[in-house]
This record gives sequence, C-alpha cells and structure tokens, in this order.
Amino acid sequence: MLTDERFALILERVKQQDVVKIQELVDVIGVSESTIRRDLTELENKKYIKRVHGGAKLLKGKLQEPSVPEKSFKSSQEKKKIAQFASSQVEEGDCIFIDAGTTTQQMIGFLPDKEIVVVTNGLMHIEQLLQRGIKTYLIGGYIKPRTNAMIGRGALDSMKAYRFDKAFMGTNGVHFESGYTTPDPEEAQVKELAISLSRETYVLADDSKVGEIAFSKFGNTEDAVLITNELEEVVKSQYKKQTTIKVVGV
Amino acid sequence: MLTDERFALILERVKQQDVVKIQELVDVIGVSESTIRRDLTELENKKYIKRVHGGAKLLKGKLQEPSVPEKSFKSSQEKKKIAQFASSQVEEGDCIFIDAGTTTQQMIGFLPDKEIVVVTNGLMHIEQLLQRGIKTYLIGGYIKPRTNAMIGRGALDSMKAYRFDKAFMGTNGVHFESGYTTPDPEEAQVKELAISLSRETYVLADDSKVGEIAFSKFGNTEDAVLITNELEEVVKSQYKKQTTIKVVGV
DNA sequence: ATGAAAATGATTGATTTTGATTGATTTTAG
DNA sequence: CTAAAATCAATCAAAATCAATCATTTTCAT
Repeated sequence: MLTDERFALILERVKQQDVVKIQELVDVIGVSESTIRRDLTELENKKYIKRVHGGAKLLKGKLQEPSVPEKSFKSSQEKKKIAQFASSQVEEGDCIFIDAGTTTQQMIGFLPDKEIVVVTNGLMHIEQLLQRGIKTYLIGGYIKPRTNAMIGRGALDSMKAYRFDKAFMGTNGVHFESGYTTPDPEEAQVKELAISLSRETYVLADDSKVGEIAFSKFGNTEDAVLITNELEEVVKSQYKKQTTIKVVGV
Repeated sequence: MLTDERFALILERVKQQDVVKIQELVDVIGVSESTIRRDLTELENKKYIKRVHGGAKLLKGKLQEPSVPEKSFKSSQEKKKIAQFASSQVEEGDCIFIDAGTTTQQMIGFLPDKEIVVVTNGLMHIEQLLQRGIKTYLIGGYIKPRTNAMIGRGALDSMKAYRFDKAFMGTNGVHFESGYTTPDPEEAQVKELAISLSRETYVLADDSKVGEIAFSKFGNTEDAVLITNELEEVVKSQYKKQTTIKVVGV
C-alpha cells in the first residue's frame, strides 16, 4: 500500500463524514495504528486536515481547492474510464467544448495527440490543457469562487462567438423524466448554451448521478449521448427509448 | 521489450490509476526491478511522473509556477513599491481592470479590503484574487501559452461589455515620443481597448522600462498616469510636459 | 563478424517505512 | 476528584525499498 493511496483513502473518508477515528482507519485501510498516526500528522502539516484526540477532522479552507491530490480511489477509477472513452470520441481537427468539473477534467489527460481546439468554461482545466500543448480558449465572465467555473452574462455572451463539433458536459443529475440537472441556475444557463452551440453533445456521469435530480435543468436526455459506467438493465431500458447510452466497464 | 514500450505501459498505468507500485510494474511488464527503477527515474526527469517511495504517481503541476525567479531582489522590491502605491489609488466601490503581468500581479496583495470588483486578462492573477475574496471577472479569448494572458478577438469582444473606473497596466517600454509599447501586437490591442474603456489609467513601470521601446504601441504617455521608481531629473522633465508621473521612492 | 556502447539483471549496503512497545498524557466514568 | 481506559508521542528493530555497482547480455555501427 503506497503512502499516497492511504492519503487518498483517508482524505476521502474525512471529506465524506467530516471526522474519522483512528481505529476506523486502521480497520478500513489495514495498516498499523502507528502508520495511520504518522499519516495524519503529515496530512495535518500539509493543511489538509486537523487532528483531534482520537482522529482527525476536515479543515475547511483547503479541501475544495483543485490542487488537492485527494480523490476517491475507486470512483476516480470509474471517472477515468468514462473520461477515457469520451476522449476517444475526439477526432483530428475537432473543436470541442469541455465543461467545468472534475469528471470532464479527467478527459484532458486522455485527449488524443491530434490537432484540436478546446473551448472551456472551467478555469481548473487550463493548466493541464496548456501543458499538453493544446490550443485553448476560455470563455469570459464572472468566476464562481468555489468551483472556478465561468458564469454570468459575460460567459454567455463570449461563448456565442464559438461553434463546437462536440461538447462534453458534466452533470449532477441524470433522470429519465427530468433530464440533466445541476444545482446552480447560472451554470445551467452556460451548459444549455454550450449544448445548443454544438453539433453533438456527450454527458459524462458516473452511476452515482443516475436517477438523481438537481435544481436546474439544462437539457433533455435526448439531446445528448450519455457516457456512464455500469447501469442496471431496468434503468438502462428506461433511457434507451430516448437516448444513446455508452456504458463503460471498469 | 523496447524502452519506449515500457514507458508507454508505465504511463498508461499511472494515468489510469494515479499511482503505481514498482512491484506491480515488475509483474505486469516482466522485466527486472532495476530496469523499472531506471525507467521511473528517467520518466521523472522528463517530468511525466513523480516518484514516491514504492512507486510513482501522476505529476500535477501548478499554474502559479514561480518558474521565473525574480531577476533581482532589488527590482522585485521596486516592483512591490510601485504596486503598493498603485493599490492605494483604489477606492471603495471601484471597478478596476488589472492587466496581465508580474508587476501588476504584485498589486493584488496590497489591494484594500474594500468592496471592489476586478476585471482582468491575466490568468495568473485569478488564484490570488479569489483567495482574497475579491469579486473577479475574467475576459474570454485565446490563452497565450507562455504568459497566460488572454488575447484575440474573443478577448476584445468580451471586454467591451465592461467599463472601468481605473485601469492598471503593465508595459515593456515607456518612451516620451513612442509612448507605451509591448512586444506582442495582440496584447497591445487588448491593452489599448482596456485603456479606452477606463475613466483613468495608470501604467506601472520600473526604471528598467523607461526609455525602452518595444514593437507594438498601445498608448500615448498623455493617456495614463505613470507610476515608477526613481527617475533622473532630465528624463523626468521630458515627460512632465505630457503626463502625470508618480515617483515612488524605494 | 567484431568491438564499443548501451541496456539489463543481480547483488550490495544504505536509507526509508513500518509495526510493536514503551511510558506519558488526555479523556471518560464513577 | 480519582482511577481506569483510551489515546498519545517517542523509540527501536524488522521489513521494504532504495541507489550504486558490476558482470552479463543485447544492440549497433563498422
């Protein structure tokens, strides 16, 4: 078990339940108490968590930053598979839109080494895109602090200057009646516009999103191809009538 | 087994799982531990991965890389003074434009804790601005790879939606005949537009820029207040006729 | 084919990580 | 408040991993 794996597991658990007991981590991770202690000390030094007697708790300020290397190990595996398949849809010469969000971010590493142009509303994507040497356009607008996504009138206006071959969208909810939904109405507006400017649209959503409904709708299931991991047959048939689904095995 | 084949296998695995153990690679690839070690060392040197005890993990860089260490301590001190004075010009309720560049970036730390709105074309400013809890708008457009500044038609179009109380600009050259100049014509366009959209403009330039002329002109000396450090009297009088100068002692 | 250069695999001792143990400190229960 | 229980930091030896070295094999230009 690599140190970074343990870190990921610990941080995931802290993130999920706000506090963790040391004994709990010993059981779940299967290493000695000493090791867990050392890990917690180190994570505290790095300002990811705050140690308390008997365990550790979440340290507010830092965890939402995109620089944090923590991610659910397993669910990140699934996201990666989804992202990898999505990237395989990109062809030479394409101009694509990549939505803000962690799932779509995973795509960047898998984008083919072809001449493509990327437009995005996600600030957190920029660094990786440039590092890969990809021609990148960012839409303007107000920067939503928590997620670093571009929103507002400026975002909508500046996106209208572009047209996309393919748009790759993240979502918080996929529902066969309610369609695609996300909590923030302003983000929904941006997503909706991106879809309308694109020839084809793909929505990336792992199974935890399927069946969920968030506040603001930004699209119908028939507007996009859904890329997801495992899906129960019952659920699958519900959607099959309305849309195309790509199920990516893990 | 070719070296590049192994590299490909290793990178693929790291990409998919974030971390790999050396033993795992030995098993999968079927070469000795020594070879894997050598491969990992080389891949780390090439900045593809980061080695950790027992294996390797994905390398995640930082956008705000201080890769360019300040030329000299002195000039950084001077830039700070200039930036500090510039920041003192900002008042409650102002909507200001902050140009991309290292000198203007220094301003952010000195901005007053007042209700202000910042619009910028500099990606590298964003993180600090958000951290300070400042309402931030980014103009859209093409991201110029080296400097992370927004340029192009998208940048110009999306800036036109804003009006500024004050604009704070960086420059590469200040000359009493040639005005303000910068090497990249596309950046010059953006700067020129920003100035035209602002009630007042300040140009921040340390003494190394004074007297210099770069390729593209973006403004006349009379269009802006020049904030600089020490200036010889002779030079000063040349400009005095045309513009306002603030000299900031170090 | 031949020799030099490069790559590989095994071995070494050094370094880092780990788990168990210790006694000190904090929390909990009565 | 006191004593038992839980948790803690510090320490040390064992295990895992490391970098360095060297003999062997492979590659490649001649």
